[in-house]
Amino acid sequence: MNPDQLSTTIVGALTALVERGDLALPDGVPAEVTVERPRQKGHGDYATNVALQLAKKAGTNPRAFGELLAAELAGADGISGVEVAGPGFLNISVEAGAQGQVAAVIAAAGASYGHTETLAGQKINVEFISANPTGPLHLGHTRWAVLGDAIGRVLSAAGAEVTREFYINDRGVQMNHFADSIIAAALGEPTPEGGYQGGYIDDLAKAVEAARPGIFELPADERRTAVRAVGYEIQLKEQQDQLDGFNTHFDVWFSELSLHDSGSVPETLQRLKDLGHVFEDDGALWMRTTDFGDDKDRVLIKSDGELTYFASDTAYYLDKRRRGFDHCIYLLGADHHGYVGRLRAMAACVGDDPDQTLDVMIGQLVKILSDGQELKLSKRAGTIVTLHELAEEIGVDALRYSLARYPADSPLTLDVAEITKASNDNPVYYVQYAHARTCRMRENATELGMGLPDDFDPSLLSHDRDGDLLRALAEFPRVVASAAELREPHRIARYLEDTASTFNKWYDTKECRMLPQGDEPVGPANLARLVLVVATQTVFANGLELLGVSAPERM
RNA sequence: GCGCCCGUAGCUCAACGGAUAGAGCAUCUGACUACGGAUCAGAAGGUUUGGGGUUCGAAUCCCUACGGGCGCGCCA
Repeated sequence: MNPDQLSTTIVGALTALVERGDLALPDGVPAEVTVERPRQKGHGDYATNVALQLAKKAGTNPRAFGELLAAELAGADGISGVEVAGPGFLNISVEAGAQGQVAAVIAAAGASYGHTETLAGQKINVEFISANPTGPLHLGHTRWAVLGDAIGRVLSAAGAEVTREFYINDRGVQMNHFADSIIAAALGEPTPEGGYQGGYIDDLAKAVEAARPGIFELPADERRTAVRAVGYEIQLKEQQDQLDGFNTHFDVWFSELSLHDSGSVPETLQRLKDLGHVFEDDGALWMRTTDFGDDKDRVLIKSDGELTYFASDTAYYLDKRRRGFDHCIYLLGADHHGYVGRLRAMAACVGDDPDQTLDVMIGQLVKILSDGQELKLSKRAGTIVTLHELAEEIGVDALRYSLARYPADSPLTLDVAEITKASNDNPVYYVQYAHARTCRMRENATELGMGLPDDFDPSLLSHDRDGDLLRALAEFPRVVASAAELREPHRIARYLEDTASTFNKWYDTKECRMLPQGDEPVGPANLARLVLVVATQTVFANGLELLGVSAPERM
C-alpha cells in the first residue's frame, strides 16, 4: 500500500458513496486525492484532507463528510483503521502486510524505482550556464551547473525527453576583446580598454603560443583572427573539461555563431516582418515586444547595421521550437531577470503561448564569504573564483550537494571556510554514510549466507520503525515527480536527509535488527529486514544519482 | 521613480493553503563488551519584519509599510 494506491482506494470509496446516493458531488469525484504522511506522530500512517476540500461542494460540513468516508473506508483492503481528526482530516492506518510489500517492490525495481511517467510525451530543452567562452567558469555559473543538471536528471526520471543545452556566446565584440587581451599579455603590453585580465589570460597566451608557434608574430589583422580562433578553442575545451569533472553533462553545445552562418537569423527577421511585429526607427530595426507585455520595445538591428544579441536569441528560440521542444527552460541569474519580459514577448510575437512553451527560472545569486568578507568576482578585473577551484577545495560531491539542497529562488550565502572546515557535518555525508551503511549491511548478510528471498512475509515488518521507514521509501516516486513538476531538485535532497534520519533511527532500534544476534539462526524476520535494507539502499542510490552526487559503498 | 526576487531559531536554510512552523551548524546533557558512533536520545532557542484583508484553516494568497538583493542600454 503506497500513497498512490491509497488515493485510488479513497476515490473508490467516494465513488461508491455517490453511486449509493449517500453523498452528492455536483462536480464529480476527483481522479485522485491528496494523501500525505502526517508530520505528527499519532496521526496515522497517512492523512487526507478530502473532507475539508469537498465538504462545501457536497453541501455538508467536513466532520460529517469525514465520518461518512471513514465508515466506507474502514472495510477496504489493506486498511486497518480510519479516524476523523481535527477539523476533518482523515487519519488512516495501513495493515503491516500491505505496507511491507512496498519493500519488495522497491528492491525489484532497482535503479528504475522513483521513475514515473508523469511527464511522459513532453520534449523539454533545458538551457543553462551559457557562458561567454572568454574565461573560466566561475562561482556565478556553479549554481546553474548543479541545478540545471539536476533538473535535467529529474525531468528525465519523470518520463520527459530532455535535452541539456549550453549556448555558446561566441559572437560579438567580446570575442575581439578576448583576442586582444591575449595578444597584449603575450606581448607584455597593458590590457586593452574593455579587455580581460588575470592569470588565466597569461596562461592562455602561453597555451595559444604552444598550439600555434609563431602566432603572435603574424600581421595584426591576421593575428587577431587567428588568436581569437585558437584561444576560443582552448577556452571552450577548458569549460567542457571543467564541467565533465564536475559531473555536469550537456547533450548539445550550441554555437551562437552557427545561427548566423546557417541563415537562421535573417530567416527569423523575415518571419517577424511577415508577422508584422517589427518596425524601423532612428535607423534601427525593432521588435514591438510591448504588444505582448514587455516594458519597452527591443532592437534587433542597430543603426550601425550590427545585429543584437536579442536577434540571435529569437532565432535560437525558433531553432529550439523547430527541433520539436514543447518546453524551453531557461536558467538565468537574478541579474538577468529583466530578460523574462522580452523572452516571453518574443515567444508571443512568433505565435507561441509563453505560458506553455517558455519556462524562465530566475535564480538568486550565490554570495560567497571568506573570512567574513564577501568575495566579489569580476572577470574583467581578473579576480575569479573558478568552478574548478571551488570543486577542488570543497569536493565535487559536497559542493554539488550544498548547492542542490536549496531552491533556486532563495538567496544563498556559502561560507567557504566553514564548509571546508566542517565538511564532515555537511548533510551530503550524512546521506552518503547512510547509503554506505546499507551496503555494509548487505555484505554482512551475504557473509551469513542470507540471500534476497524470492518470497517473504511482509507482515513481519510490523515495528513502528519498520513502518516509518517503509512509508518514507514509498514516498520517493512522488517526491521525484513533484521535483520534476516544480523544477525543484532540492526536494530530493531534503527528502534524502529525512529518509537517512529515519533509516538511522530504525537501525538504532534493537527490535529491528537485520542480522541475527549471536548464535541465533537466520529467521524470516531477518530476511524481511534484508529486503527492507535493499529497498533503502535503492532509494539512497537513486536519489543521489538524481542530484549527480556519488553514492560510495564505503567511506 | 518603475519592475522582479527575498525577509522564518544566534548562523545557514526547509516547510506544493493544512493539524503543535522543522532540519543542520553553534550551545548544553546523556548513550559505545557496536548489524561501522560520519550514529542515536534529550535540552534550549520563534509574535514566520510590522499592520490590515481573503477562508473551515495563512510563513504560504491579496493590499500596505519597512528592510535587503538585483535589474531598468541601439552592451554581451
